[in-house]
Parts: sequence; C-alpha cells; structure tokens
Amino acid sequence: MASDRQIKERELRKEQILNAALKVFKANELEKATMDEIAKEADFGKATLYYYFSSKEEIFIEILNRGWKMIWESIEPVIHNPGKPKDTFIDALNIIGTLVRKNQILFEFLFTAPQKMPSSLNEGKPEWKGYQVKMYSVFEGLLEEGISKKEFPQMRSDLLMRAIGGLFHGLFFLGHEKKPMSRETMEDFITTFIGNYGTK
Amino acid sequence: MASDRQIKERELRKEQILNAALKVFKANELEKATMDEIAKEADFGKATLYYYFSSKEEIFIEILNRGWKMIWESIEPVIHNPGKPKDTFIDALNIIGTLVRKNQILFEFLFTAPQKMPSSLNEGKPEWKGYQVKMYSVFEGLLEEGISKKEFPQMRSDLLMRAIGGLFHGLFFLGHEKKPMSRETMEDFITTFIGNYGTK
DNA sequence: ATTTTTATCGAACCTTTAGTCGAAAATTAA
DNA sequence: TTAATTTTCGACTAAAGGTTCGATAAAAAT
Repeated sequence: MASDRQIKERELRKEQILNAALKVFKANELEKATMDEIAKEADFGKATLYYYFSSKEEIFIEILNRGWKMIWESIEPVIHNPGKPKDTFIDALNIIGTLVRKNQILFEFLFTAPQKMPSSLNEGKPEWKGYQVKMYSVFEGLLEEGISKKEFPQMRSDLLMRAIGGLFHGLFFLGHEKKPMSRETMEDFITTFIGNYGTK
Repeated sequence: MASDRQIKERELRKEQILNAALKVFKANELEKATMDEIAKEADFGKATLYYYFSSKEEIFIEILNRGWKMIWESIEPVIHNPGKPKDTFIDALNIIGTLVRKNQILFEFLFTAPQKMPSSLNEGKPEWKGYQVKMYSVFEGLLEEGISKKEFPQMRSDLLMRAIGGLFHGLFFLGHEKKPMSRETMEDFITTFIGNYGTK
C-alpha cells in the first residue's frame, strides 16, 4: 500500500499538473489548451496526466473546485457579523480582493471560466458551483439587509447585485492593463459607488 | 457579370448564414460551434458556406464587423453635443441599451466574444476593433470632461471607465435570467450610480 | 437553344487532439 | 537480491471538424 510520503508526493504532482494547466488555460484560450501543452508545461508525458486525472475535464473542474473552495473558506469566517450588513459586505469584498491580488491569474480563471466554458461541464452540479452559489446567496442576503437598513441604494437587491458584480469584475478584470488594484483604490471605489448611502 | 438583383440576393444569403452562425455561436459555446451546425441552421450545405465566406473565422469576424459598425453609427450622431458630458454620456448609454434590448443575442455576442475568442483573430487590426476603440475613446473623453466639471465622481477616468463598463455589462449580461432591462430601470441605475453628482 | 456564369452540395481530405495500451523505468517491500 | 508496486511515457487509435474538390443544377446571357 502507499505510504504517507507517497500520498503527499502524489498530491504535489497533482498540483504541479494543475498549475501547469492553469498557465496553459490562461495563455491559450481555454478550448485551445491542449493536453500536450499542459504536459509539456508540467514536465510530464501526456500519458502520465491520465495517471493522475481521468480526463481534461477533470483537470479543469479540479481547478475550479479547489479555487472556489478557497474563496468560500476565506470569506466564511467574516460573514456572520450580525447587524452590520455594509461592513460585512465590504469586509468580504476586500478579502476576495486580497486573494485576487495575490493570484490574479487563478482568480481571473475562476471568475471568467464559468462563462466561457461548455455548459456540459455544468451538468451534475459540480462541487465548485455549490460554493459559488453559497457565496452569491450570502452577498445577496447582505444586500437585502443593507437595503432595508438604508445603507445601500434603494433598489431591487438582485439588480444591485448584478451591478456590483459587474463593477467588481470590471475593476479587476476589464481593461487592457490588468494590473492589480490596491486595497485603498478598491475601498475608495466601494465607498464611492455603494458605501456613501445613509452615512453622510 | 452579376446583376443588381443578384448582388442583393447574394447579400441576403450572406445574412442568412451570418444569422444562423450567430445562433450557433450563441447556443453552443463559441469554439464548439461547428460549420456543420451553422450549415444546418442556415439551411445550406456546408460547402456552400465556403462559397460565401472563405473560412469560419471570416464568418465570425463579419458578425463582429457589422455589429460594431452598427453600434458606432448609432451613437455617432449624439456624441458631438458640446459642453454637456453627463447628458451626452447618458444619451449614448441609452442608445446602446435600446439596441441591446432589441437584439440581446447579437449584443451579448458583440460584447463578450472579444473576451472569449482566440487572440489570433485580433491580429491584423480588424475593422470592428476600430469602431470599438473609437467608442471607448469617446466614452472616456466624456468621462474626463464630466469629472473635471464635477458631474461625475472624482476619480481617475480610466478607473471610472472600467467601473461603468463592468456595471453596464453586469446589468445586461450577468445573472441567471438574462431578460432585457427596461429603459426606465436602466436610467434609474445610471442616475443612482453615476448621475447624482453635482446635481443635488 | 446553347453557352456561360452563378450557386449548390456530397464526398473526400487532412490536421488536430483527446484518450489508450503496453512496455519499461523507478521506487518500495520482502 | 528479488518480487511487487508505483510511476512514466512513446507510439498508437479514433473521432471530430475545418477545408477542398469535382460534379451537378439552376439561372442568366447570347
């Protein structure tokens, strides 16, 4: 049977493959990313990839699963702050902003891949989707509470949600130069667009 | 040589193909859209597509060219309103909003395809890119003017641009239900987020 | 009516690429 | 050392899908 160290090494190799895959997914455009290239990037033979993952899809999904799990686990601790929807909302956004800043490539992938990807990969309710849904529910809940407490603009929470989603997305991922945005700039933004209600 | 009517018919057939292609690009995910499917949808044999277009890419590009040209020509008439950046900005946004509402599928394609598509299609500075750039320049110019006149939030115009871009995009294209948004709702939005500066 | 031009498409062609197979290294266990 | 297990990969297969070819039909010109 496999030793502890063997299992750990195996996990490391898996990560090596996933990182390589992310690079390739990023550089080439998603569907143009080939197993051959991932293999080259990961410094393994193509056949070896199939020793660790059963398909290209699985690699894809695994990146999403791990990523969204990480997002969820990062914000989970701060979302139970009762009675302070705006602060909580901003805290959570900032946490995600920090993550994005640390690994822009991964997060751009996490936030954009679901749009681009074949919807066939969505069937079977993958793990990552669960985390994504949970996160959106939390945000929408905070918005609803914040709206009713007049801390946010008075409008339908789902629309506000979309606007903020777009805003956030635009701030980090649109534009030609995709340089990360500092925490200060981002807080500035949040305050300007959604934070200056009911406070002045 | 070809008669007037022949040329017109040819153009009609081209449009038939382009519309079919759009449907297929939309339904399946871009790269999964096959010439076979486009042919089926257009009700032509696959080989016939190559009589009208020299490649799959060309079909793709042609949709973008025609679409962005249309966008540009729709806003061009209103952007020369001198001295009223905020009004002009909102007018232009509203015009685009109206277009989007009329043909959501096409515009979702126009606004999202450039992100998803292989960058190889961007080489050679395609026509549509020109219109897109012109449009963005106009918007950014209006923002700069509006900022300096305190009609907009005081922040770097490029950042504001990104925010509004994301906002707009989110409003129309994010979310599960992609139902069109009414003009009223949209004006509400614009006012709430960028329009209530320097006026109250 | 006949010739020429325009339009159509079925059947191949050919490249790309996901995934498999079986054998050989490398590592671990005995 | 030798046997068992784990890991690696070169070479192959199969299928998908873009593109071309050559023949035929339809329309226009003469």
